[in-house]
Amino acid sequence: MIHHGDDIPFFDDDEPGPVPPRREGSGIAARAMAARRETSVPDYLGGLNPEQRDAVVTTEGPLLVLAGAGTGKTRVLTTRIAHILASGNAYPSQILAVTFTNKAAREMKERIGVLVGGAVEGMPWLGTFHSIGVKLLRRHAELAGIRSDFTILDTDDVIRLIKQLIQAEGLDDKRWPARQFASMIDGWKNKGLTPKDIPEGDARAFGNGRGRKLYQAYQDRLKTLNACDFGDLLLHPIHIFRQHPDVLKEYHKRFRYILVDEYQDTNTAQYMWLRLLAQRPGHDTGPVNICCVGDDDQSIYGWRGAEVDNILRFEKDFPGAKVIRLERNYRSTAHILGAAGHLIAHNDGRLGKTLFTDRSDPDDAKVQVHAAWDSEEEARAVGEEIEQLQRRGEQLNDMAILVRASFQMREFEDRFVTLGLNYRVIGGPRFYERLEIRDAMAYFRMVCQPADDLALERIINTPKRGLGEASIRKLHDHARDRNIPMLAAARELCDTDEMKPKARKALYDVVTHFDRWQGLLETTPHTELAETILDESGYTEMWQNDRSAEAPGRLENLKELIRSMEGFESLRGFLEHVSLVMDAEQNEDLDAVSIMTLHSAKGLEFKTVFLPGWEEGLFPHQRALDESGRAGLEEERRLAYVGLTRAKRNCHIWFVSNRRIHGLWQSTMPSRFLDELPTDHVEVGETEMSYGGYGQSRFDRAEPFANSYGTPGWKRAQSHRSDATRDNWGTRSGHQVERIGYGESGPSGKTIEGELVARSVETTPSRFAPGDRVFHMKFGNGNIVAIEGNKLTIDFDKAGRKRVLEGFIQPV
DNA sequence: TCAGAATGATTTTTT
DNA sequence: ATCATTCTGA
Repeated sequence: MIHHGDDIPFFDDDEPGPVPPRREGSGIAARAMAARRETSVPDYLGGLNPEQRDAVVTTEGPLLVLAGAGTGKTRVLTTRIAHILASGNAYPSQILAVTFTNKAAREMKERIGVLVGGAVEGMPWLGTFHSIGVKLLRRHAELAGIRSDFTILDTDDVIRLIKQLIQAEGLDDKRWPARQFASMIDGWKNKGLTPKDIPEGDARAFGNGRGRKLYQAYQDRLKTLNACDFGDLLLHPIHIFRQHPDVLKEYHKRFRYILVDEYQDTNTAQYMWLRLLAQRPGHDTGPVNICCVGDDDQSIYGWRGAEVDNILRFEKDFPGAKVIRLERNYRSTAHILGAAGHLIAHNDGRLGKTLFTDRSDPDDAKVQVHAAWDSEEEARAVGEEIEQLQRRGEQLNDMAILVRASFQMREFEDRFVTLGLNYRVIGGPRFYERLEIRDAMAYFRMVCQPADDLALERIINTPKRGLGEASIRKLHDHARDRNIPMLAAARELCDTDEMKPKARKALYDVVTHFDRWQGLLETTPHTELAETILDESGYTEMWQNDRSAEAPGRLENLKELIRSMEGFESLRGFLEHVSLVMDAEQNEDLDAVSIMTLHSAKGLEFKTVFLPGWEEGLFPHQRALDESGRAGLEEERRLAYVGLTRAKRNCHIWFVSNRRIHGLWQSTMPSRFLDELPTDHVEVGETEMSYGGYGQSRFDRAEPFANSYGTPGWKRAQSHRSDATRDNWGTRSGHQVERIGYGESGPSGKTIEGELVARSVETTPSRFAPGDRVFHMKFGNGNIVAIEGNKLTIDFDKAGRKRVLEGFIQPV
């Protein structure tokens, strides 16, 4: 969370800006340029196939690169940047390159560094949407009504804040959980909606119809706290760009090239942000050199606001856009690609890519499907297979188990512990999200930013100081009355008789401590200061006295926290880093099997991949089907596709007949995705037929891909290829989120009438309307209050207000 | 203020 | 079944 004390000059980081640098004088990418002079083709282009090369050298104009799994996407992106630099068309600071994760940004930086030799330092605009958003916002904070040293709140802070607001509204915070409202706000912000933009139905659905008011109150509170949540890091810049065309124009001049990774994962807000920067109606700021790279078949984040439509609409947004498909796969065997390709062909509405490989080795194994009685046997069998591979000399690092849901991990962990097999779990609770780390961070935040009330509330009574609810309430009230931060209020209250002597003393101690630490901020090295804070506050001692099993680990984590601060300039710098980069690196040295969810496996590859739990209800997940119907099923199928295409050599799929879910044993059906695999590339394991009568007959008999050419999806994809943008995606009815009219077309006719189609928001008229009298099997009769998509809010006569799915409701 | 009891929710995850 | 959060009574 936090800050930046330094003043920020507008364009601090380089030379002139808009003027294209001279080729010879740029001093960038010297090595690449040297290579360029020696041979006619720069050597960084050497190892690329024709499509990849095309994607690299087509630097001018809009370009969409549809890059299938394992087709060298990152390589294209990094080489493209190297090429732009080497050809002298832009300074590093004139390239905007956005990724979704810090990991991707880091990787890109490294790889460009290898190609170009160190000039990456000068790429200030390579980063995640959020880190670039912060950078923009620090420069123009005042245009968003905050100061440039604003605090960035994490989800934990946000939930506590919202809870306070809900209570302040006099609402029951049990009936209206803050967590739920936080995710609603998140959803709105993903769509770029401010309080006044949200649909009436949404506004009604929360807090007895006070959703809009609460959202507004939340935004107001953020402003008072001089704080932003993650969504604001995108929304504020969008509003600044809209309201201050002069500011926007500066960036138009600045960013000569825009590159976007994982374009299929962009949400509506990110899309609006990009489009503002990329579309330049009637400016003298040059062409729209935007290059988006993505794969519609790997879009698996629809549930958190990603809009595949963004990728489907690219050619419409940027007329004259070139589309390049990367379909040559360098990762997997033909069997794996055959299985994955046949599976994904069951989806509609694809842009149509078919991965192929030249590799043809008769020894390549088919994709194996295995059956097991229950999840325990599944874990045991996978463990055995792994041990066998290990005996054959395979590295554990080359193997991964990819599960649909994290509860599946435990059984594998248990088994591997018994076997003494090294494993590592990727994902899961992250370092900076741990309780003790957050507490420590709250202390640090208070020292750097004394007005951070949320931080103070977190630790004012941790360790216990006898400052309970009543004291905090008093502090709150006083702070509110005087319109000052809580710490300042505390300072004042120490001098009055309002508090009991004991609380007053405790409060006095807290205030004195913070004053002292703030005094040390400039003079003491930050790691030392951090230690001092944790010691003097009694926080370390609190855990030392704790007899519970976790305590030693927590102390260890605190030490690790201090150690990780060493790499930073100051406490402030460290806090800023942590607020945006929540991950801590893993131990790479150990040879271990990776266990992770399919979602976190995207972008990775392993020689051998195990895919357990292919059962109806788990995969595809029942909830995805219930909540998003066909779209949900297709997303699950893409997830299966991602899973399969992670494998380089071997892929083992498992399903069981019995699985324990929420403590109850349930008998399960094999996943429909198994039916969608082609016989030619799949083999049923030895346990075949022994359980549940599962045999080859279940697979698609057809030749690989053969019947997919006849499917609606394929036909649609074909028609889309030629007649790029018309009916398929363009005119789909959806609610309009915004309309940016660059009415009069620019010189090149680049008019975009820019309606945003949010397809994933179901706009099919519901068969119900608010006020309708309905019946629910479990809750009985009630009246509809609000409708959002297929979810209805209903006041039941007996059961009270509930949110239920339309499918479970009948008209009375 | 705290420990033990009751309650409820339990896909996926980034920033 | 299990976990986390919240409530209740001492």
